[in-house]
Amino acid sequence: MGHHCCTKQKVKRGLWSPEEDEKLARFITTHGHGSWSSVPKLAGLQRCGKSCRLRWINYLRPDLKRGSFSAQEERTIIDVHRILGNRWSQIAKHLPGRTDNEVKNFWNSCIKKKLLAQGLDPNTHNLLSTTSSLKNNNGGNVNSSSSMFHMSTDSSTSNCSMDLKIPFVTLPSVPCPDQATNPICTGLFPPILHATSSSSNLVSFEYHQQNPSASSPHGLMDLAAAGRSPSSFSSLLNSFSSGLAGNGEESSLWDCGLEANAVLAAPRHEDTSQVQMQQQPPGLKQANEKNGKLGVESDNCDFMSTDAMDSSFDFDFVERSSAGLAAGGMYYNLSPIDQLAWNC
DNA sequence: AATTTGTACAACCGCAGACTA
DNA sequence: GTAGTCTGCGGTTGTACAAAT
Repeated sequence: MGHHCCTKQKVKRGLWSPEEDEKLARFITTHGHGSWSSVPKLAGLQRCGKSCRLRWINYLRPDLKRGSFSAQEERTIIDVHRILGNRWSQIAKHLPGRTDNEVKNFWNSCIKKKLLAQGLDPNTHNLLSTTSSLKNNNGGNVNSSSSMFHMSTDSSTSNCSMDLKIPFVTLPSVPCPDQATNPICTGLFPPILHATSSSSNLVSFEYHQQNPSASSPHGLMDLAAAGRSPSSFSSLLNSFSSGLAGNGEESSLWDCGLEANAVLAAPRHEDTSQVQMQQQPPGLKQANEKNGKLGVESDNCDFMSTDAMDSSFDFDFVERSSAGLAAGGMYYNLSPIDQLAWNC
């Protein structure tokens, strides 16, 4: 059974021959496609209109880019997919010369495997072990037994508190591309964030290259926590993971240790959040200096609306009411993360 | 050298929404 | 309002080629 557009005629299926390509390309170039259902007849092809349309869009269009995807294109796909999910046509709009089919194939054959190798869920972009859903429990309390975080909201004081159940995290090891010039960055580069303290709106991490209990920190990192939800905090750390691991062959998974809880309390409705780095490894410092602060959308403790975003690409197409965005989604300029990945 | 397995990519299928008579 | 048609999308399958056995 064929398409309704081609039931009236005998149609050929399967791969296109060079002759067919030439006929179709010549016809579209000179006449335009008009109604696709009439194209095969007018162009002298025994194909259905749907097949002609697909062949033109995915293969014959003159503005198509050929060749493999660049690292930048790959990052764009991952970043946009994080927001939109499998909306290939929307993702492809951010990659001039690429088709939705091409992006979809690249995702399924390549990116998906990379993310899985890094211990990340290709659908949610979160850690496979921490992907349980975070639900608003009406009162604003959010619990996730497998999450790194437990968050609760005090409606009388409008304060959030967040327990950090897993105070240090080992990010995937990545080979350092800059060993010759960076003595601090030799061999594999397995960054470990170790939560050490917290204040009213800041949680501090030490930045280790080895087991935190057996090594001195290479640097300190403070994450502004004001107004942040567990999901956005978790996403921030995940983004470190995906960014840092993006260039690595090593597929080590996150290694989480359990220690006493660190607790932080934060007021609601803070506008901005940022990462402050001190004594960073060279790559981190360079990334920070080059890109300025890492802007992170602030979302409210009650997981309701999302507002302003700091973005490196056009979000006009984003449907903010979609489920993916409502569930504590986080949007930010990922380029600093990229820098972390490529310039360690 | 022959066969099997894996991978990348091209093409198809079914569905949903828009449009039109 | 409704049925028929067209278009576009995302999931799935098919095919060619490479790598492994």
